[in-house]
Amino acid sequence: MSAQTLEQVVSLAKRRGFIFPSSEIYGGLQGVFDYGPLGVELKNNIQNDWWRTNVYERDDMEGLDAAILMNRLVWKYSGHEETFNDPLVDCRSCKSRWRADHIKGKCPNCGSTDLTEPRPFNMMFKTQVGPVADADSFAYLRPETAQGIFANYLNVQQTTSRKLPFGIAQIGKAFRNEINPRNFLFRVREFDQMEIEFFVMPGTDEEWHSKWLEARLSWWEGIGVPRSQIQIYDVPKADLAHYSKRTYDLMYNYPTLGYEEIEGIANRTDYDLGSHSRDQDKLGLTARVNPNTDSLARLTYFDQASNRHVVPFVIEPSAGVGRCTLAVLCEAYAEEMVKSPAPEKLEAVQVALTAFLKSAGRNENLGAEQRDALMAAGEAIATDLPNALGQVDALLALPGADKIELGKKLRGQAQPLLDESYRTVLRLRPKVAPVKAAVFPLKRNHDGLVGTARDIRKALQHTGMRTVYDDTGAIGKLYRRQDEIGTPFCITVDFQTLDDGSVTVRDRDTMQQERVASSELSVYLRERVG
RNA sequence: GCGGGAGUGGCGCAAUGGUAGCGCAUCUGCUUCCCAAGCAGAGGGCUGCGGGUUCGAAUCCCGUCUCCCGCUCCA
Repeated sequence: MSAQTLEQVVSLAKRRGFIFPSSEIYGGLQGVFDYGPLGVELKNNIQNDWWRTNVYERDDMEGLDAAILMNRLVWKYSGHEETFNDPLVDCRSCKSRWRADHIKGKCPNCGSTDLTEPRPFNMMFKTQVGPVADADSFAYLRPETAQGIFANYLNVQQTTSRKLPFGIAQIGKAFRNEINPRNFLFRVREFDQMEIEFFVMPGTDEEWHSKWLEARLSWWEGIGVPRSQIQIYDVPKADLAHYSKRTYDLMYNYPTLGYEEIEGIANRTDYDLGSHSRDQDKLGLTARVNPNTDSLARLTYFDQASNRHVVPFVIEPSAGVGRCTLAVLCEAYAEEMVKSPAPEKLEAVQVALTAFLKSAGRNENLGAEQRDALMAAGEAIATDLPNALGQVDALLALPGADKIELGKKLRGQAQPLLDESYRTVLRLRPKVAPVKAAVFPLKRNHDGLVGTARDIRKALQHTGMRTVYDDTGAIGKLYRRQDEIGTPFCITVDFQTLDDGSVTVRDRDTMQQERVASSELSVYLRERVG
C-alpha cells in the first residue's frame, strides 16, 4: 500500500533524518528546511541523476554554475522587478487583505468598497551590497537560476563554439519571498532549481518544446515517478507567465495535496535574450520587451546557413529539487503486511472502528460533508480489514476526525498492530537511495562476526557508495530499519562467512537472500546500484 | 495576511489548579544461527515562547511564535 497521506511521508522524513525545519531550536523559519544525513544523500543522488541525464548523456548540453547575486539590472530587464510581485489591497473596514487582481473593487469578506490603493509585494529578497547602505547599493537573491544562464549565454556559446540547438543546464539555489509558505517542501522560500535553457532556431521552438516534454517525462519515470502519476497541464494563455508563449506544467499526484506542479516546461521565446540585448530594434524580436538602455551586448547567434544574426528561442524545463525529492519519497513509500495480525487484536480494531463510526455518524459538530467522507472512508476500511489496517491513519487525518474522541482509542488499537505486522519500506530506485548497503553481524555479541562485518564495511567505504554498519539490534530489527530508509541491500555476516568468506545479501523489495563472496561485493553492488 | 483548529520527552498519547506519567522508539548488558522475540537496566520533558491571575498553572487570562485546514502563491 502506497502513501495515503502526505503526513506519513513527512513524518518519516523528519523521524529518520531526511528533512528538518530550519533553525528549529529557535522556533524555525517559515518556509525553510534543512536536509539531514539521509536527505542530503537523496537530494545529491537526484541532482546527480538529473545532471548525468541532461548533461553527460546528451551531445547538445553544457553545464553552468552562476552566482546567486547578480547586477540588479538583470532583474530590471528580466521583468522580475516589475512583474514578479502581487499587488495587494487592504480592506479598511474589515482589515482583510486581498490580491488586487482577485477582487473587483469590493471586499469579498464584508462587501466594503473602502479599500487601500494596491501596494506591490515583490517576491524577491533584497540584500545589502558593500558597506554603504544607500538606496542603490543592494542586490536581489535570485528568484530563478534562469537569468544566470541568459546572462552567460554569449560566454558559453563562444567558449564552447556551440551551434544551435544547444542547451545550458544549471542546478542552484533560488529564493522567493512567498506570501504564505505551505505544505512542507512544496512551497518554500529557499529552494534548489534544476533548470535547462535550451536555445533553438526560431521556428523550431514548438517542435523542441514537445521533445523536451517527452524527455522530461522519461527522466521522471527513471527516478521512480511514473507517467501514470503525472498529468500534463497545458497552461491557458491568460495564466502564462510574462515571458512565456506556451507552458506545459507537469502535475504530480501528491497524497493529500492532489495534482500539483513538479516541473514547468516553458517556451520563453526570444523574450529573455531579447530583453537583455542592446539594439533591440535591429534584432527582429517576436516578444514584446522593455527597451534596454543598459546592456552592453547583443545576445544573438550567427547562423552560417542563412548568413544572418538571429535571437534564439528558448525552451526551459525547470524543476524544483525539493518538490522532486518529495515526489520521489511519496512514490517510494509503502506499507506492506509481512505477517497476519493476531485475530484477537484485529477484532479489537474492528470493535474500535465500529464505535468510532457510530460516534462519527451522530456527531453534531461535523458538517455533512465531513461526516460522509469519514463514514465512507471508515466503512471501506472496515470491510477490508486486515489489508486496510494501514489506512486507519489516513482516516484519522481526515478533516473532522479529531473531533471524535474515540479516534484516539482507535489509533491506540491499530498502531501497535500495524507496527507488529507491517513493514514500512521506501522502494527507492537504488541509484537514488541514500544508503546503498548496510552491513550487519548476525550476532552482535560474537567477536568473530562483529570484526568480520566491520572489515567488510570498511572495504566498501572506498567504492564511492554510501554504506553503513549497524549492530545495535537483532537482525530483524536491523532489516526493518534499513527498509524504512530505502537501503536496497543488506549484507549479513554469519558463521559460514568465517569458513568460506561468503555473506548473505538480502534484497529490500523481495526480502530474498543470496550468498555472495565478500570479495565480490563491490562489483555486485556496483552492478545493481548503477 | 485573514478566518477556523492545535501545540506536553524522537513519535503517539495521559494527567482540567496541587511534586509531569504511559506505550513505542533510542542506548547498555545478558540472550538469540536471518526478518521490529525475551529479560534486566539507562538516558531523555522547567508542558512552543513571554507575561499575568493564584499560596500553587500543562491546566485559567493576555500577547507572541509555529504547525494543520480553507482563500492566495505556480519550482
